[in-house]
Amino acid sequence: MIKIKFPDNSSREYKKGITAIEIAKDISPGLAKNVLSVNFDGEIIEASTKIHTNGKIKFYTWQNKEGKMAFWHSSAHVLAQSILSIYPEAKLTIGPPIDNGFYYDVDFGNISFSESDLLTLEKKFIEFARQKFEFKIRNVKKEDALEFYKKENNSYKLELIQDLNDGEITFCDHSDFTDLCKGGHIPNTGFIKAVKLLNIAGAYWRGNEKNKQLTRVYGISFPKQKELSEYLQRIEEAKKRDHRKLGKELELFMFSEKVGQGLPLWLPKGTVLRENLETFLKKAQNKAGYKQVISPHIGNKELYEISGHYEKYGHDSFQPIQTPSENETFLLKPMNCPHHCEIYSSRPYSYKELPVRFSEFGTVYRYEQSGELHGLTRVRGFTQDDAHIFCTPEQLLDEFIGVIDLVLYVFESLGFNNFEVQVSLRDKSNPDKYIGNELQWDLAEKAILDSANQKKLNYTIEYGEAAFYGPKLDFMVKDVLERKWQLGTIQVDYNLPERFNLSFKGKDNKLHRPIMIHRAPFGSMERFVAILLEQTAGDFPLWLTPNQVSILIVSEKYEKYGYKVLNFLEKNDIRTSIDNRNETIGKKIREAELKKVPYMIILGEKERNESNLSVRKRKKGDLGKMSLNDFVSLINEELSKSIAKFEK
RNA sequence: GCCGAUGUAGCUCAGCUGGCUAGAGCAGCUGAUUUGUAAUCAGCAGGUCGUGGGUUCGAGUCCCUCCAUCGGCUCCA
Repeated sequence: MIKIKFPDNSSREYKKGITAIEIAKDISPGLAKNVLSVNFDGEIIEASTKIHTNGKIKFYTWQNKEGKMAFWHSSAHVLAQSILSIYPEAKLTIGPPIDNGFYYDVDFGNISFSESDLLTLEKKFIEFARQKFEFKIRNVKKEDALEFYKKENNSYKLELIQDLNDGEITFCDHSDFTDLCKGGHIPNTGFIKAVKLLNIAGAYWRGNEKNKQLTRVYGISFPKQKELSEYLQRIEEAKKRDHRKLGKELELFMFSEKVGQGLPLWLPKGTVLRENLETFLKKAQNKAGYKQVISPHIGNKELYEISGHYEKYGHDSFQPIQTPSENETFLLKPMNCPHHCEIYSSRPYSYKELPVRFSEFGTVYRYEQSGELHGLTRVRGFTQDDAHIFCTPEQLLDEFIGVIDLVLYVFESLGFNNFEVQVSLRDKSNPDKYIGNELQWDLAEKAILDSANQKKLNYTIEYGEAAFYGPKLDFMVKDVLERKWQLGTIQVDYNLPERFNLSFKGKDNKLHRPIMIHRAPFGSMERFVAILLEQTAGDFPLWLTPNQVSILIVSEKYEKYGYKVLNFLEKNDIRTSIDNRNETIGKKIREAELKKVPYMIILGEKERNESNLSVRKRKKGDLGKMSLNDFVSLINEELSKSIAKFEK
């Protein structure tokens, strides 16, 4: 007999060799029907795995992430089976589960596979799934595994197996389909009741651009048809909040083919929004001891040769600008740091003056790959809310923490709760990617980790994601379709001070090297506005929104009074517009609601006679009549509430 | 940059297997109406069908080039 412990610490005894699913059945037939994956003593096992020792067991269902992973992992097997049954010549490579579904990378050889072929594949998939094939895992000797895929003529799997050790290779069979696989399946294919093959894309073998490009087939599956339709509906809803769609609808920004790809044009309303954000941050930065500076949009090529950026990115950037003079070359500014270094070195500094903090809303230009451009989140010309802090080694930790505080303050003020913190360190096995010496990197990485720990940030570490001059701490936020974007960033840099020979006079009357912190709480104005748009669906807080109040006149007869009110509100710094079209009041209200205007003022005969106004709040409805002064107070009260929240 | 898809009026879209003067709704303009808390009515105007080439008696529709956009991959100072 063996003793099996459960998560609630109770335990039961079973015969040796009992399978996981039999144990589930013993607990309740209902559970057994829903078990998708099993964890035994910390390892994922199959439901059909026989258990011979004492241990702790945990069952996963659709409610757990682990259950979903097993479900989608298994779905990838069925997808692979479907692909081979229709395209026997196709070569399978890898097919993992992802956050939302699964994919399989396939080499279709000379066959051109397109999205229109997905439907046939989907039918085949369901046909297979319905047959309730059991997943069975088995150990395979390395030589047998190699032999199997040699016969299949599949060099990808051979490459994968070569990297594995004999004894740890397992195959998974279901029906007549076999795949190299380390396990973790649902009991049988019948659990998959609904599937949608979403799209296809090119993906490089092993993620390397130099390798062959494979066809990646994306899909998602569910245990119930209803869940699939709900998922698809959620995606449709999310797409309505896409910043590119809202930006157009709310007239915030645009692109023009004539101006150029990835070069956003800010419309009047978008500009108000952006300037409000800038003012907000400028205020916070003034309080935090930053000094605003301004630098030009171009810089001498030499500047970027000194910084090292030219060597690293020169070839993939907008190409140098020539002047009428010979041997004079400028570059469009791709970053502000070298300029700020020059500002710093314009005069000597005493240790008593440090830290020095230079901030700038600096517009930079980077030639991003055409396929990478994406609305406002990835553009070729953008404005960073940049700043560079020059400090002593002793000040580094406090300064870094100060920046974390500023970023958290900005995020909190704007209601960003769902962010992830990512610490990006160097990949030590790839030292050619970085400049600077080992000791400095160690110090910089330690400073970041210490600050993050001290602020009790819940962070993940990504090795190899550091900038070429230093490690960084990034604040990542997801867009409507769950794509991750980096917003706020803080970076420690020992290199640029070295390269620009920056110094300060220490207590010992000797020159010392300052340390530099690069930081941008928003990241860039463009990307921040994009994510803000998607998070709020364009429903901006009153202090931010471009159009705070819209005056709607009941008929043209009240136009004169309407303009009187408009002037009064504008004099009180309330951003107001007037709808004086010859339309019904119902229509004007509808449109103001759709344009997300927070307050509507309705003016008709009664209001004109009584010299007051009727107020309607977006989404809430009629607030009744009030005097002009009361309305101004109402607005100001709401505005000061948000300001009080910032200052808390 | 790579793989795949898409591109028709200011916006959202229709236009079957190539066949007369390319359609609709919204927005716009004109007129009627002078309106009370989410769409008043009528009329008018608006398109070299992304660009350039080709096939054809005939191309929005088929083929090629380029451009842009979308979904991924790679990249992201």
